[in-house]
Amino acid sequence: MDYKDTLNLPKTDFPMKANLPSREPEFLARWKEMGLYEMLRQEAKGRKRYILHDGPPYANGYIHMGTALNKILKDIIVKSRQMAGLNAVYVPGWDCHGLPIEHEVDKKLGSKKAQMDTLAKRRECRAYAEKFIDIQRNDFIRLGVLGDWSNPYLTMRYAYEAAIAREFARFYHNGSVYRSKKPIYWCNSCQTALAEAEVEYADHESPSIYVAFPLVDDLAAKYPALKGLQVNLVIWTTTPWTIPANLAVAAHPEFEYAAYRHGDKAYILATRLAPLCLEAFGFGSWEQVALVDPKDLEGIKAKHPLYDRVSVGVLADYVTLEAGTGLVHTAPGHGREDYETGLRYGLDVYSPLDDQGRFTDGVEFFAGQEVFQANPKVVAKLQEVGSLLGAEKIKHSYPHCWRCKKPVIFRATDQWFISMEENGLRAKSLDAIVNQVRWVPKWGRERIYGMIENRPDWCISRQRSWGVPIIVFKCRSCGETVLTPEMAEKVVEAFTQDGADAWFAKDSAELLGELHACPLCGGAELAKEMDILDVWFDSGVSHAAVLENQDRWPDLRWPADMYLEGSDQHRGWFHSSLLCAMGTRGKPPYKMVLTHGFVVDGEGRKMSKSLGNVIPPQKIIDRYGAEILRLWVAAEDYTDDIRISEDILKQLAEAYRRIRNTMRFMLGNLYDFDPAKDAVPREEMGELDRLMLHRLEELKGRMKKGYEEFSFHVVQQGLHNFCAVDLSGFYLDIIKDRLYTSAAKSPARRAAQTVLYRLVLDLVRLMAPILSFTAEEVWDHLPGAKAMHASVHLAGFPEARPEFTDDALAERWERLAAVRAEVNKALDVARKEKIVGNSLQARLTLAAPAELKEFLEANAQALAEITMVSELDLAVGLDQATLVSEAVPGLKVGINPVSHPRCGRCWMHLPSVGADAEHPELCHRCLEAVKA
RNA sequence: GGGCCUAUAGCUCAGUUUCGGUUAGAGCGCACGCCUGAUAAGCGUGAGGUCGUAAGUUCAAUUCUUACUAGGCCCA
Repeated sequence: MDYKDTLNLPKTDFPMKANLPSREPEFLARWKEMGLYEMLRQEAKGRKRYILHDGPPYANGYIHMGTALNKILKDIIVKSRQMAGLNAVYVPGWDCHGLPIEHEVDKKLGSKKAQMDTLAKRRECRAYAEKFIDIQRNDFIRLGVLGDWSNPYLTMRYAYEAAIAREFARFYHNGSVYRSKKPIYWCNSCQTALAEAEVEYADHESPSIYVAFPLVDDLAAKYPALKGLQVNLVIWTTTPWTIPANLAVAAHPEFEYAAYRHGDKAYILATRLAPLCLEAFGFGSWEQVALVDPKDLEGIKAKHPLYDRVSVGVLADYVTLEAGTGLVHTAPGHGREDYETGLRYGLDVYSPLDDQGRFTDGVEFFAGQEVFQANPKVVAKLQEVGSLLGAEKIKHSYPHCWRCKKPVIFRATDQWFISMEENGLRAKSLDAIVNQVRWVPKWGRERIYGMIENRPDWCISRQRSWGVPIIVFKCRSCGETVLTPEMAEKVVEAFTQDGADAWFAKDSAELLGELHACPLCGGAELAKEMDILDVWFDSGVSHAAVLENQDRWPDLRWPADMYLEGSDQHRGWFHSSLLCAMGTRGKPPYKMVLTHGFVVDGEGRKMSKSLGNVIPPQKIIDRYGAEILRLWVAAEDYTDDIRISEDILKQLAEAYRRIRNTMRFMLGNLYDFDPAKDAVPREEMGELDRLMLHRLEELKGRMKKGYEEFSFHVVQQGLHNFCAVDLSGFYLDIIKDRLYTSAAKSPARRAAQTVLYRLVLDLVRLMAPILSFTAEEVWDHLPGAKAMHASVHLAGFPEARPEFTDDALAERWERLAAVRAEVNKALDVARKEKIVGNSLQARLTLAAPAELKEFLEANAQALAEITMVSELDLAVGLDQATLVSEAVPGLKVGINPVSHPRCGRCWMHLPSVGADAEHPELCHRCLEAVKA
């Protein structure tokens, strides 16, 4: 007779195969339809809020692994905080203005761009951003990220644009904003400023000249060898036209310099480069007369070779010995580094050029000439005055305009700045970094501290179209820049109404109405400033535009609990947000900053097109499902760089299957279990069941702590380990006998089911923030679950049940587990020797010294249960031990075939088989079960 | 070139809260075997590490210091 039908075998609709790529969208549709995010807000009303403020991705292009990682990490945090009992709000956002979009739109428009006005172009940019917001939003939702997707924040929304203008006005009115010159890339032919991204490098032939700057100050006092010689500093440059703007000569503070005599003159250069240079100057012979300490050059006065003015000696550590003389021609109006040096030494940012790149009237010899044309003339003039030591041509990589392909120049123009010192912005920010913000990992503090400590004033103006204008006016009568608080409010109102487009659509009179008059001189003609704000200012004020906008997002508040972005944002959003908040509110916008590393390939190399190691998230979703991506995020230690590779994904898919199958098995054994009616109280359970309740408590604690500390890999590993080791490899394997063969309603089976139920109920909630789809699927199949909450995400984390822990029991079972491990080894030996196949075919004999023997006897039943043998003998001695244990001293294990017949139902070999005439194949246990 | 950071088995991570001490752990994968009542599942056993390299401090270093190498982010 076949007794299989009399067993309680697992039954479930929960499929073994997850089919994630096709099933995930079904859950997404369900969540959307039921309004899960809104339900969560409703559910959490009145709870303590947790605000993770989203850093806005740029609305340009498609998402990549980095953005996916960032969003999933945020989602895990938001979901786990919500389930931990907080009201975890998540309002996603996008950064919409800025050059990259304008650049793309320009490219798309091509020649049409010329006849488009600013407003038309801004419309194009807006449409472009909208398109990518939609694309990215769908991608983010597909990842399982839950948030206020129907009401995100966009930096180009009118209210946001108004907020940007308002925040600028705050800076302006507290005196932090000033106007000054700064060198930027400039295209003479397009007559426009260029951003870094608009510059292309190409080969270019430049003159290469050596120029002598005769010293005015006398060095002979310190260096007697120079007495009577006319001493010169020698520089090298490839842009002769910048010589008229020269204001200084820079030396490296640590290089070695010397003076070399040639005739009645001496030339100072770096000793390493001197022989080469002197040779090139055509000096037949020379003599090193003195080593010169570069520190003596600082502040020394030389005469400009062409003009009657001083060029001063300065020190700068960017000076190199790769080429030139070791002394660097410095024109603060024409070079980034020169500018920085000029700032340090208080030099003028001198840039005597007009918009077409022609020298202005004040420039003797060259006025009106375009700089590239002027090059040879400058060289000739230097030659004429005897300052030219050498001239040749050089081919090198040089920046060119992306549009007209002509070489560009560095030219100082008027720019708007926010001062780091005027209102103590730097000092306040540094203090906040140290005292008011928690940085995780903690080195984030050093990193941003160093950046804020050393950064120059913030250049906030851009000469572009797609952004929010700097809302100041210039009076045509008195020439002053004006903006009263009332005027600012008027403009902000206009922006709220029509967006920043208002600035471009209306003239100043329309914008200001009755306020249209210079508050200083009463002049009636005010001109709008046409520069726009740096996009970092846009996103930097999100704390004000979003967190303080409780009309639109009533659940938000200021400041945020957390900002979470990649570690590059120490210079980016963390940085700009801090400055924006400190400068206007005096407090940081976040309590905590969490950073993650970058996604790299299996070898730890960054992903790049040229390396060909880029894995798009979509590919992983299509192949494995977003769930595997989420598991990946949870499994990796994100504080460092995060690796991804085919191997890693396979491993995670494997881990996923293990977790899923474990849940499936448990669900399968709960098909006839009603927790309300069938649950068995702990006091009536056996030790093994109570042990599992104890271990579940331990795991719960560990997992909850992992979430609490944002250590998700601890959570993931804990869960996986528990499923694989404690459940699959131990408890579930052992209780199969009880579940399958006991009478369906027997207390023993119900006890096991009660434990299974508790396990699933707790585990499913603990895994929900990470395995959001699978947890929901499990929830669907868990008896009674849906009656409690429509979605697992509406449930909370399981409460701790301290009454379920039993340390004494756990400790005793540690010892039993050690014995079990030894039995398993012995069984394996016996299997290899073909003595037994599975453990049910074994008769287990354990021999041990007195104390251990006593322990074994006291726990004989448990031992038989967990070793899953048909027969257990506890002997004093054992002649032929299969295994002599090392791990458990004194223990000897014997494995022999059992002699009893095999029960046709439970497959155990027991003496009672055959006792009943009606069921001759059954043992006494099964007989009882069948008759029940 | 500068600042910050990382480097433990094939892979993902632990390594005893802040300062060194017995045979460095886990899971996965792999190999071998078992089961066929979780079955495109399940179970068991086993083999894998000179703790990036080199020096130093110390009675003793994966754990402290320095240099180097490789890699990452941000600058120049």
